[in-house]
Amino acid sequence: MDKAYEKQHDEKWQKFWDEKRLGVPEVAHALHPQPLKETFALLMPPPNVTGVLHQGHALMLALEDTLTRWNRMCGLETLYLPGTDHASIAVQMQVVKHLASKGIDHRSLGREGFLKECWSWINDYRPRIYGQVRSIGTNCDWERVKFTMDPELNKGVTHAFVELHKRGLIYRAEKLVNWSPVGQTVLSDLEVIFKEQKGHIWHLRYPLVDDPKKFLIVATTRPETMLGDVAVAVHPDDERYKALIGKKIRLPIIDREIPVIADTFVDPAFGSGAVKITPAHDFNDFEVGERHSLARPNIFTPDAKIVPNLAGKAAGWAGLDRFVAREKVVEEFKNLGLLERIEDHVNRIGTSERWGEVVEPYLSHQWFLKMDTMAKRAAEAVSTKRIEIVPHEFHNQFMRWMENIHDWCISRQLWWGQQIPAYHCRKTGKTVVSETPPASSQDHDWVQDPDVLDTWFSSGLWPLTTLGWPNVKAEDLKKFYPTSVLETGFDILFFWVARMVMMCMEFVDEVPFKKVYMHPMVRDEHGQKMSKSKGNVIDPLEIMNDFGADTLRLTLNALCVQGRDLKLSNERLDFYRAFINKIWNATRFALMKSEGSIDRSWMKRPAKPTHLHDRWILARLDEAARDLSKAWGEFRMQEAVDTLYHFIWSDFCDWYLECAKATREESDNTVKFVLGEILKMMHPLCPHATEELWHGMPGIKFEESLLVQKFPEGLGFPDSEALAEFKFFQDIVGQIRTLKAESKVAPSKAIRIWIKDAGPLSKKVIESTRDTLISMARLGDLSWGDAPAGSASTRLPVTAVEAGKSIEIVVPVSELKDLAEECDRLRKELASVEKLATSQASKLDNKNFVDRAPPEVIDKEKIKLEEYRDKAAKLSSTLKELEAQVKG
RNA sequence: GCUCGCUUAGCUCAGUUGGUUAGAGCGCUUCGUUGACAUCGAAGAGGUCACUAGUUCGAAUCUAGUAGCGAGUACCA
Repeated sequence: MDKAYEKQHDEKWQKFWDEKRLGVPEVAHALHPQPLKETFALLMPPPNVTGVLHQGHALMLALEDTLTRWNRMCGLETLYLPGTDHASIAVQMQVVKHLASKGIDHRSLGREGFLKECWSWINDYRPRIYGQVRSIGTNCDWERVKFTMDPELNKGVTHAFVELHKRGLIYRAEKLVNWSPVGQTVLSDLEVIFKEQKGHIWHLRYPLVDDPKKFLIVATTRPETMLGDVAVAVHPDDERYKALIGKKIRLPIIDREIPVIADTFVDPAFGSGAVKITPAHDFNDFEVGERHSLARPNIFTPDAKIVPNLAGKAAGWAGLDRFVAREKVVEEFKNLGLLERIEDHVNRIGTSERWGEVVEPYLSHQWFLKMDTMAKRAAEAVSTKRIEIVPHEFHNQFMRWMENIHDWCISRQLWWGQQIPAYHCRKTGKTVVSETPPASSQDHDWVQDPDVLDTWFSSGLWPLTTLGWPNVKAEDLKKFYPTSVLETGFDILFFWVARMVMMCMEFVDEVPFKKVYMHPMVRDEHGQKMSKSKGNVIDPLEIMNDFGADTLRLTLNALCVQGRDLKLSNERLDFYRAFINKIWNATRFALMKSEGSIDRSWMKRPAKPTHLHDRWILARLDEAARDLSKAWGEFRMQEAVDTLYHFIWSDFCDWYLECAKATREESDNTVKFVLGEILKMMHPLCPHATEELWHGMPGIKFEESLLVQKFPEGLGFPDSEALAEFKFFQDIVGQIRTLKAESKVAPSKAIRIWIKDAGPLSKKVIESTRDTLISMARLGDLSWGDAPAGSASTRLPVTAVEAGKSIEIVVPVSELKDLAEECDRLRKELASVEKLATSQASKLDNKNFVDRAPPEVIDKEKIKLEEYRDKAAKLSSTLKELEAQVKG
């Protein structure tokens, strides 16, 4: 066996699992020794088909694969379905850029030609992301892998669109939308990122038509839109302006007359109390325009430049950029003496998620999906716990969003993506929505709508289309829907999770998943977001190359707590690599003398071991297995790792194996049995290392994968007697070790001890563990009663097995090096025990406490007091004797 | 503005229905190779659980408020 584990076996086992088809639910299930009827299904959130694995993916895969393997080992028929997303905008941008680098304008290729380029680009990159997903050790079903643009998934998307249209939920309308002037496409509300920006409010004077020497002052952050003003609104009750309502003002520059109207949306306290109304370029104004039946002149081209044919002086501004036009408007007002003042102002400004430029409210024809009824149903599923969101904080966020939802704009002015199945007739202008083109399309009367669907439309159908929908009789759909868990990052709670809930429930009237687990954001060790520009990126591919996949998986799991960002660092990775190494070496030790053995008797749980430490480690195994399953069942990923860490490192290695060194032959089967169970428990986290170690266990054949072994379950009643007795054993060993360390006796010095005051139970435990006690505490000998007369001694009180009692370990002074040191140690301990006894006594003196606390609590406190007093008395008398000795 | 989190040892964090002396790892101090592991073992020091008030026999834990940090979200022109 190698001296340490790095990553030398990763690829070997990945190949092994694939060749044995262990990711295929049916295959793995058939191999399980105790298969259950239940299923566990988890759909991988599909990474972008041309993406590169980043730390967020790594976390997602590490958690999902851990949960999947655990469920599989527990005997459930388990589906973990991988796939990729066609990422409409992202891929189109990449291909456009790629073509540009070759000097090709993508538009010159035409739609068909461009799509051909997209497909070839994807076919080049798809294997890369799949390889990276595989390299972390994901045990998913590659035979069921899906891409959101696979023909059968496209069919599902088209069917969904047509069906939703039939139900009146999809409609086409001219509305004000979020427009990206750079991307030249509409964006959904979610794709707009609001950023705080320092800007100004310009107070502009609009001259009254009746009396051009008088003005109405409007306040605006976007002076350029005054070119599209159709009215000025004031609050109907605003005394300052009441008289002006119904009058007209004359717009400077374009020299047009517009009315002053009254609308309650105006806040008289803000700005000047008068608001210019530009229905085509502001969401509020649009609504005001609707209410007052105002025209909505558009002043921008799709790339946010001034349109031609504006009235007045603005006629010559055609083609001017919106921000240049802003300055020009202000300058013009200044020249006309109509600029009242400029005020500093911080406002939140919408920018496009993808390109970063300021988004323009823009009037255009788009396809929308009605949200209200779908959202109501989704909210109900969550509020009634048919879907449980973990961590719970996201529950409220989800509900809030569902309550304030607007219709979803699903069309995009792009080429790469699912083209909308709507056909417009050139002759009649009629539009038909249909899964197949109208028959007469051959004669070119019909033309398909050029827009594609928002990528998230197909993602929203992922739980359905991957399992065979719209064929409602599909095997997978019947078997695995609803899926068990959706695991993903909270950044796509609304983008994706909410849409899946709404769309899936609309079509099959059943939730798509029973639980949603949202993992935290991965950050660097200082809590900073990882970014290339900051240079703090920890690349998962590099980590796997340096440390191996298991270390990365284990570390990500170990740092994953709810409600806090995950801070990853090389230090942590080193730490968890050491943990894997610890298990590696424990196995090396356990198998030291079994090389070549094919004796499989260790696989059976030892029935009734004689040694206390053997009984104890089995009892602890049960506890650990129970804690572990509970932790994973509640998505407490860190707690699961902590449970294993403590059990394996402290209990198994530091205590159990050390004890077993004294009872090697008799403990051998227990050592191997527990080790085997440890490998099973660690397997979901560290599949490669554990699979390698498993195959080193005596008698395990090459084809036997750890992946389909039965996961340990905590037995109903752990051996509480063994737990309590071993605690007593540990206390004795601890006391002697402390004595040696504190009073400067070499740990290796085998001192003699006597034990007195032991009750029958305590005595029995000590007798039965005599050999291990001597070996663990490094004793010369252990006798009962007092040290021989004439030799002074120090005494260590230890809590006895019997409640409220303590025993005394007697160590003759001759065994000690420095009596003064020992006196100090005793004084310190006495002081602390006395303090405990005092506070305990006052607690029990409190009448309120004794009267009102439950009796079992009082009993517990009384036993404690007895024990403290007992120990204090013993310490005090020992100290007196020793002090006399020092003086004498 | 609103909503929701977070604040525990020098550092990173656990602490799941209120009840042992508030835990772990790292770091620090002292010591140590009995058959795996120095990526190791033993012992030790270190905390008025952000602050204030309340509920309770009893609060890190429950309630209210304050401060600092963070996230989500809104139509303030």
